[in-house]
Amino acid sequence: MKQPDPEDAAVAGTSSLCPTCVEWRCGVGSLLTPDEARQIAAVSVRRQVPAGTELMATPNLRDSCIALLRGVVKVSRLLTDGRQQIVSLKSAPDLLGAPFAPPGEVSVRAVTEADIYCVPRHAFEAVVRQNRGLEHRLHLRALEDLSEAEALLLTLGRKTARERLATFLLDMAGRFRPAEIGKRCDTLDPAYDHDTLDLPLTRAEIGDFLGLTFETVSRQFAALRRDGLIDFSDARRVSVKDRKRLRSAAGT
Amino acid sequence: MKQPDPEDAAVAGTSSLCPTCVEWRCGVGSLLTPDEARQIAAVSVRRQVPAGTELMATPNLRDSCIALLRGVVKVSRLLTDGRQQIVSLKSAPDLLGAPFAPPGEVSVRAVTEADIYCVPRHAFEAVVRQNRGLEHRLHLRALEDLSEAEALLLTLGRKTARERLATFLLDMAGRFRPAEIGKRCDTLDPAYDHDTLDLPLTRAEIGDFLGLTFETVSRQFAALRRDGLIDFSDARRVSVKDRKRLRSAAGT
DNA sequence: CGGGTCATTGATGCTCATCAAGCACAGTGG
DNA sequence: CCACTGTGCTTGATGAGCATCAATGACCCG
Repeated sequence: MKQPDPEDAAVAGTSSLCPTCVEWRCGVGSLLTPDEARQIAAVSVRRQVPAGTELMATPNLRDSCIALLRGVVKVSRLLTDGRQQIVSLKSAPDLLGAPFAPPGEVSVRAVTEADIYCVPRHAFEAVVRQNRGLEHRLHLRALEDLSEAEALLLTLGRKTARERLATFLLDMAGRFRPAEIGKRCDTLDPAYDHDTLDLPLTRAEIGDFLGLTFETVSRQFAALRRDGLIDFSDARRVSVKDRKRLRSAAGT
Repeated sequence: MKQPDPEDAAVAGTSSLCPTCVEWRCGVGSLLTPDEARQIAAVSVRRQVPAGTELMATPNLRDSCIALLRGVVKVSRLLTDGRQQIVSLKSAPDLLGAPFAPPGEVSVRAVTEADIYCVPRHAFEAVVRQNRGLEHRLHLRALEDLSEAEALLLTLGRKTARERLATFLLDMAGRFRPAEIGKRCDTLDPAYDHDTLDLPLTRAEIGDFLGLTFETVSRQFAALRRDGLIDFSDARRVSVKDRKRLRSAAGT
């Protein structure tokens, strides 16, 4: 399944990755055993893509799953007039597009530069059939995704703009601590400030995630800052100043 | 696993069910083979519950899955101040609460009178482990639920009230044709009017599903009626008068 | 008949979208 | 080196869309 591919050349350029973590990365977290990870890697093509790349662009890719090794990716649904709703934010190490799932009418776009494995869907499915227990783990992962989607439904359906932003910040905290974007080797380093995060998204993308306009996102951030719940060192780096009040601002 | 239960007495009261369909009903659609359905039934307790019953009320039930044999059930997430978002509407025959899923912080409430099987989670999981292929079908079902949730995310995040109502009506059409609420034996009867449906939900519940107030639901229904897209014979019975314009009103 | 739930409709106001202007910054090419 | 341009962010002014509050009618049931 592993075809020689010009994209493979890009692998050389990714040697800045922590070498001791490569296998773990290939493992997409705890989803795969090392052996399963090797089997997946054997049928995959590795690529490095710049920020903004649409990953479901070609029919070839539409029939693949994507293992995200580094970077952040947004999964969106679109209306014909251009309105867009981000339905899921994925960060390494995670899997995009479940095997057995019909491709679905979504857009999948890299938010940051990203390293990915493209896994042909039918090859992935063959690996799943050959490894007892893997489908169970995929099933659990799908149920977690469903639960996350339901939490976002509550946010979009019933929360105010301020509550949405507070919810979003609490959600992002812990996922995007500074200098961790695209680097996960340091997860166990206790020196990190758990209350500071680097937002990988623009204001417009945050709006697309929360069902708001980018102006409203900007204004509500300013309001939360005025109220002393958070602070910004620059537009993308937020510090949670008062987690208790931020939680209460999120409406539980 | 089958305990003698006072609720079993209620079974006698459900003999109005089409007898030829009982097994199919137990099968929760195409999810279960007849044999699997029998195994599930053997470890379950059947109950009939009135409209409005909270199904996750007791710890006992919280640790069960529910096979919905007849009726409509809403799955909601709640905010502490009482705001509510319906994240999923289930109608017979369907399954509520996946095996292996952590119980989750949801409310599950019967919208209509309903017949259910309560399946202890661990017993269900044992059946899954003993039937190759069943987990695969549950996995596919979870992925479908996820896709539905994403579609609702787009609706809540990016559509206007009018678009939400149009989307909702198109979604309900085909699910709730008249006289089919709680009766599924007649699915193949071609005499039914595919453009008329009986809404199982109150205006307030539709609002909780679409992230609107009941007044807005009522007003938008009135507007769609004025515009000739739909008509009401009574508050719950809708006819789609112009499916093409309704689709365009739904924003695709 | 009285009280309950459900639905409709009107009046009013708040929240957030829209439109618009200006600033900071990075990249590009003269 | 410095306009020139594009992108991202902030802030202000205005208005639309929907929530809120309130009154009323239909229906059902004890």
